[in-house]
Amino acid sequence: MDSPETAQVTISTTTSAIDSPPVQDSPFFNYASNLSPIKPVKTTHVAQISGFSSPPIVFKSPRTKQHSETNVLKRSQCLQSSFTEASQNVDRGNKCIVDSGQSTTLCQQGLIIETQKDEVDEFFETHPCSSSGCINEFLADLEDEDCENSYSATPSLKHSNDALGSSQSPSNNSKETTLKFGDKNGMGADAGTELEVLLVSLEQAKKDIQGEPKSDAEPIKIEEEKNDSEWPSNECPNIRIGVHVGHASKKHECLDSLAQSIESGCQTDADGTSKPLPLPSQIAQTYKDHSEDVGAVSDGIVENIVRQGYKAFENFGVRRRCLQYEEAHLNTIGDSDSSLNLANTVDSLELSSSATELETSELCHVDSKATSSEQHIVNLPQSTATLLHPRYCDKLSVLSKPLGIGLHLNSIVNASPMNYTATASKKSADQNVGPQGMSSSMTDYNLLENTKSCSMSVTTVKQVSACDGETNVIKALIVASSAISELPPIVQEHYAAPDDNRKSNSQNADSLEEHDPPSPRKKRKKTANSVGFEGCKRCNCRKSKCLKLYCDCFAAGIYCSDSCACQDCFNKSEYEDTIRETREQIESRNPLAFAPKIVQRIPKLPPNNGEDGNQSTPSSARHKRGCNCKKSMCLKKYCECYQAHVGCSSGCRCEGCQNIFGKKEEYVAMEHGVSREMVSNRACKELLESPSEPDIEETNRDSLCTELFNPHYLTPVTPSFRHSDHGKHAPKSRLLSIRNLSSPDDLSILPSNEKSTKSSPRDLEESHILLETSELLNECSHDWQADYDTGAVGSVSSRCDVVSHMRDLTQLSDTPPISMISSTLFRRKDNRNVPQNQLSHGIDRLSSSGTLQWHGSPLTPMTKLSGTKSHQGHDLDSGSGHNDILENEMPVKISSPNKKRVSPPRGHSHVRELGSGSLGGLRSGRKFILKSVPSFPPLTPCTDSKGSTGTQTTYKLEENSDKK
DNA sequence: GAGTTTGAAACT
DNA sequence: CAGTTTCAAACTC
Repeated sequence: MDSPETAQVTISTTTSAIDSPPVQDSPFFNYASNLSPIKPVKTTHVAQISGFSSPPIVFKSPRTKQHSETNVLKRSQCLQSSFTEASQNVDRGNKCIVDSGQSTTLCQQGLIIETQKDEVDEFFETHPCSSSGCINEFLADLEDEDCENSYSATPSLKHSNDALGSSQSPSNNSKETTLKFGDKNGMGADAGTELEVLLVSLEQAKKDIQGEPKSDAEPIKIEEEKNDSEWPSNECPNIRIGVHVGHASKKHECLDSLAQSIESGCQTDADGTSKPLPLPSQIAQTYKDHSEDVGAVSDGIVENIVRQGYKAFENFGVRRRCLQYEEAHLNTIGDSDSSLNLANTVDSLELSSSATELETSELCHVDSKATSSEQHIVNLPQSTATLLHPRYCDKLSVLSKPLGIGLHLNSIVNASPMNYTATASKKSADQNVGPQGMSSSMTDYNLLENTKSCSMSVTTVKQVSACDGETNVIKALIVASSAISELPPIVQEHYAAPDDNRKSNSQNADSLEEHDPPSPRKKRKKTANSVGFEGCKRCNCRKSKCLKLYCDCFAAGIYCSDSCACQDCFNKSEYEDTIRETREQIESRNPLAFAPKIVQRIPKLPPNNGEDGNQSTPSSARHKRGCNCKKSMCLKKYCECYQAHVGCSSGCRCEGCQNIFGKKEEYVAMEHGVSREMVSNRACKELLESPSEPDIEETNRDSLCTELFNPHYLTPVTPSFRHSDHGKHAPKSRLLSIRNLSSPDDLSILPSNEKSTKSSPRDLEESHILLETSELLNECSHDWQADYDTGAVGSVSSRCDVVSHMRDLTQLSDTPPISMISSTLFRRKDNRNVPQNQLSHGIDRLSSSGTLQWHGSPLTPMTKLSGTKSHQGHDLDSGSGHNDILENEMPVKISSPNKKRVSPPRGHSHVRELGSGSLGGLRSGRKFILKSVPSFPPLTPCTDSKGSTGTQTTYKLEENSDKK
């Protein structure tokens, strides 16, 4: 904190370390690369992902039950050490003293969670691929250095420290009520906040304990007992998952550690380093509750502390795990120096695991081995994290995002809407696993799911915390855990198969299958029962040999697992060649055959639509090609849209659509309406003046113009929109953007004449608007993150509401605006000292100066704007922000003007020309080509790591050198 | 659990 | 590109 220089140095070191080893060097990526004919694309992705490579690693194969058990102890120790360290640091660092009242305020404001995300982001940015050394340093700092140094050691920590510092002064002055969590960069100091809260509790505990020294030792035991009895007593047995972080097995140690920490804190306090601090309301309450006896008092306090501490340090632990996992990944990448670091990393990783993870590990597994090397796995309690903390959600989302652009329907969880959230999260965990990379298709959905579930959970937490502080937070956690609890047994099945040795496992699985082939029916039934939760598809193919798109597994780009009931299955690792050939063949017919089927679109329906479907599903998501239902009325799973929990769209050819997630008619109507609304300032005027749009005049002009500044309405800024709007009024190309280009379908939709860019003066004005918007984004990037995580449109600041909306568009839907903004703004504002990555950070949260980006996994089909170099201040490989955004924003807008089914170009070449008119970047007259780049990404057997298989197509958007 | 329905995928 | 067939999941009984 006091040594920013140090932090910077660390950062740079980290960055370099990260950058130096190309991700593709990772065994995992090597594997993928070897398989993939199109290395360049992957390479780029990988490189960009490097900073954030973790996702695949973090989320281990769901079907693999990692060595979580062995990690329990270590994890506890880790937590313990973390807590102790933190406590010590706090104690030693005078500056670490935090005003409890402040933290309370924060809690009340619900800022903690929000800020935490930022901090996480920052953390990832700064430690995207934290080198082992860096991590070690980080860890070492915590242990060996005093608060000050340790915090300064790493940016994130530094931020935390800053936060603390900022809070500190207020505490002393009692003037400031709000911490400066999000610094100008929109980076929060959630860690600081978290820590702060903890510290507050500690301080409080110190005081209390000081006053009643005799309770020093006892409280802990009481706490233990209490925990033992208390948690289980909870109606929701699953609370353990969410709340029992670190409690499960090594509770004692942790508690002891906490006790020690508290003790030390008391001592420190005794030294007079700390000031008398007001009791946090919650603690006070606890105190009240237990005021009857001294021991009880301490107990309550300690309990609070412990809980908070666990929570906070669990977060830390998670963060560490993430870092470690990243580190591991780096190591995997082949850093020659990794040996030592590796050991540390492994230790750290192991330490990172926790009893909680044991319980939750099933939800998220990161199979490092499967990933590539002998690395240990990082078991990130994803689900828990996701549900419990925005940062995790954030992270998870981020992590998952890189993996894919869209959702392949086949990867969709067949969950009932009721269970959607839980399922989603679960599934996410499942799917995100696979260091081999799971099918790209799955990822997007995962992202959505993660985001969604996270959002819900986070929102809940937010609300709760805002209302009542700790207790409520705990409740929120409980809620979250409850959601987790709904996780199906099926998942556990998946985890049953360790992924330690992917190959062998797969073989074993195969052997098992061969020797004891479960009856298809049986399995099928099992599948059916677990449909809602299984993270991976389980097929029941009998004739297709699982080598056709009929096979969900194959279509999803994953190996069939032993849980499949398929017969004569060739979708196994040992048939990689066959699979690859088949995939290639299929892709030759339809380059997008393996492309995600579900893509993000601009939320067409009002937030208050009230449709459950919209609530439980990515409202903006749509089936890329649309369904073709004739009899099911889109009310059954026969309908792919319904199955994907998305509404039908204009691209659907369904008859009598009654899709609860959105009827086609509604979509069309809304689309049309929205498109009109979405107009740039100029466009608005023109539209208003346009005789062809008489009805617009009827609409409220003022509002219309006002809406111009709503990010949502920035979208129409695109020429294509204008064209379309002035055109047939058809929903066609409502929002074509760079992003939209990701789908060849979109491209195909656009008439060539529309594709042609009409770069008009308007663009400049539009760009202006975008610039302004971007400024908002810069300022509100922090809020964006929160919004994104929570999925809530509303944000803390009204100003950011706009941003949040925009963000909505950007992240969860077609993000043409962002893309445009990115491309446009960055070019313009770079000179204005507007850190591009900053904006991207705001937009993409993780997009940073090349370390953290949401990059489509090389394993997944994705759109890549490799041709937009000029758009970025950095080269593509550096993975600078907006490019990433473009890449990762899979939303593929597919709207067929004639409502004719938009199907992938049949027999078309992989190259599609994109009209510049629809591209933000095309304003410059560039043309882009969407290339289907067949690759052979490691497919992730969702459960048993049978290895990667099949090829996947990467959709690479390249600038066409031939400009018209 | 068997049979039917459904719609996507594959084929012609 | 439309029509048909194949296929496997979803669904029903």
